[in-house]
Order: sequence, then C-alpha cells, then structure tokens
Amino acid sequence: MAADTADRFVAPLLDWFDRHGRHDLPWQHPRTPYRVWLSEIMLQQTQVATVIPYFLRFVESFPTLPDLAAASTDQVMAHWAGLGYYARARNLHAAARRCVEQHGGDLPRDLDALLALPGIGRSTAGAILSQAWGDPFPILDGNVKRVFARWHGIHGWPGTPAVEKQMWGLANQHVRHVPAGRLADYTQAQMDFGATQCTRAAPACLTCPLADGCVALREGLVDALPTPRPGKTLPEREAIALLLEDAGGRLLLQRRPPTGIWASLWTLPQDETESGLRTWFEREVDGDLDAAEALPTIVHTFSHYRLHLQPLRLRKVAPRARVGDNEAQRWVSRAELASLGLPAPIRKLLDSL
DNA sequence: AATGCGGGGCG
DNA sequence: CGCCCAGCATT
Repeated sequence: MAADTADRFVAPLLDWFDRHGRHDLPWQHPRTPYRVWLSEIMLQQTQVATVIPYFLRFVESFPTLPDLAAASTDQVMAHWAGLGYYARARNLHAAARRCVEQHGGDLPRDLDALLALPGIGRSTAGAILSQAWGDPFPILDGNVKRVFARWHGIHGWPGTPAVEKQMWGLANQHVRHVPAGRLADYTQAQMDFGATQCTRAAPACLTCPLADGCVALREGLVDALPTPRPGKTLPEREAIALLLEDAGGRLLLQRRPPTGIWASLWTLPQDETESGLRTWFEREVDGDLDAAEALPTIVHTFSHYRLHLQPLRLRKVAPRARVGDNEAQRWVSRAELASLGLPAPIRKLLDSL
C-alpha cells in the first residue's frame, strides 16, 4: 500500500479521535494491562454503555489480576451475572490464574503468549498490546471490519476467511503508519469511529473525516457494505396450487388460517403433494385434473424456508354444489381480486393471466 | 423477529 | 477448515 493511502486513513482518524473520541472511559484511567484486558473481554459482544457499570463493580471487588485469580468461581460469576456469554467469565478467571502461575501475576507482553490464554484471540490480543503498552498491533473487530469494507470498498461477508485475511493485511498496513506513542489512541479511535460515526444503519457520511478516499461513499455502496452474512441455506419446500376458473372466469380462492404462513390471506387451493390435492379435487370439483395446464413455477422466499409453488390451471370447471362461497372459500371475479388480501406472489400470478 | 457480535470447540 | 454456539442490544 502506498504511504499516502495509509496516511489518508490514519491521520484523519487520529485527528477525529482527538476532537470526538471517547477519552474518559473507566478503563482508560488508569490504563493498565489488567484493566484493558478486563474491558476488552467485557466488550466482546457487549456495548460500552452496558459494560461500564459491570467494569466498575468488577475492579472494585478485584482491583488487580491476582485479586481476580484468588477469587472463587462463585464470586466471579456473581459479578458477571447479567452480561451474558458466561464462558467469557470462566475463561477470564482461568486466564487470570494462569497469569499468576506462569507470568508473574500480570498479562504477558507477547502476542503468542496472549493468544495462548483462554478467551483471547488475535483481535483482543492486539487491543491489549496496543492499548496497554502502545505496541503496534492492530485490532479487527466488527467496527473495524465495517469501516474497512466501506472505506476500501471490500465486497464479501467479512466472516469468510478470504475477506478476513484481506482485512488483517490492511489492518497491519495501516498500523505501521501510526505515530509512535499513539497506538493506544489509534485502537480506541477505530472502535469509537465505528460505534459513533460509521455505524451500521445510519453512517454520518456528511460529516465524515474519512470521506476523502472512501470507496463506498464514492461508488454509492455505503448501504450495501459490508456485505451481509449470507442467509443460512433455507429449507426448500414444494407445493402445488390449483388455479380453477368457472365458465364465467371467476377464480376459486381459499382463506388461510389466522395463524401461520399467509395468515388470513386468500390464496389458491394448495397442497404439498399432488395426491393430496387430487383427493381434495375429486371430492369437491367436477373436472379432469389431468387436463390442467402447468404454469411456470413460482419461487417465494419466506424468512425460514423457500417455497417452490407449481400452479396448475384448469378452466371452465363446474363446481360441485358444496364448493360454494363460505367463510373459507369463494368464487371471486377478476374485479373483486383487488379488494382481497392476497399474498404478493399469488397476486402477481393472477395479475399475469 | 431478525441481526450482529469474538472466540471456543466440534467434526 | 467450516460450522455452530452463546445472551443480550438494537433495529
């Protein structure tokens, strides 16, 4: 990366931090390795405002790392109760005891030694090294990933190994351009910037100090980046719908139950299997189902599954007497369709006829 | 109701 | 490696 590219990121970010960053967080005064570590573990999956009172109670009861190591599991868990992700507290306690046994009662100032402690990964280790000692190690948390995706115009979900690897490379490039003595501020600046300026839903691009050089802003992709997590592969379901028309061109619609999919909407007679649909058809309708015309399959995605709906069209059906209008079923003219609540894909299908 | 979130642990 | 998980806040 060219030096000017990095400067256009690091320098304005540090300048922004001096004016708008958070300088009065409890773990910044004093900014000891133990307090930085504790805050970073608490800040995993948890926002600053939630963490602060827990942090204060924690350091009140366990002012130093050996104090924490000497505490009982029950004491530690009691101080964590309400924060969630209780494995964090278990790892914290175990790591504290190991630091007493192996590192003289304090956190090691060494990347690999930190990574060997339970609950500390690469990003948390970088946060500790940079904030506690001013060592030039980057972080890569959710905030940084979001800012990188936008500023560098990186496509692809940041959770994929390829994107994450690319972002660690960028993080390492940027951190080399941070002036000595400003590593702690740089780390805090990135977290503050992502949390208050380059937010997920409503980034303040109009006042952004990094607008110059932001690829997403230039290309109109701020809302599209970072690429969202790919939807878990949805279960696929199939169903057959019957599009029945009488001699007058009216359509047979059924009302859905008040709960579940398409609750209380009007839809075509539908079943998961052809045999099930045939059973209903032969009981209710006078006609030849095998004469039905297969229309193009409709693919509709719900929140929890994808439906492949095969419409079968059968015209000039003569309904048996019992297939008349009632609360759950009625023959509907084209003119009436507009006034009924229909699922979007069904309405689209009917409008296309 | 869905989404995001660092790291651990699994197969 | 890819995948799932944990608990809460936010949207």
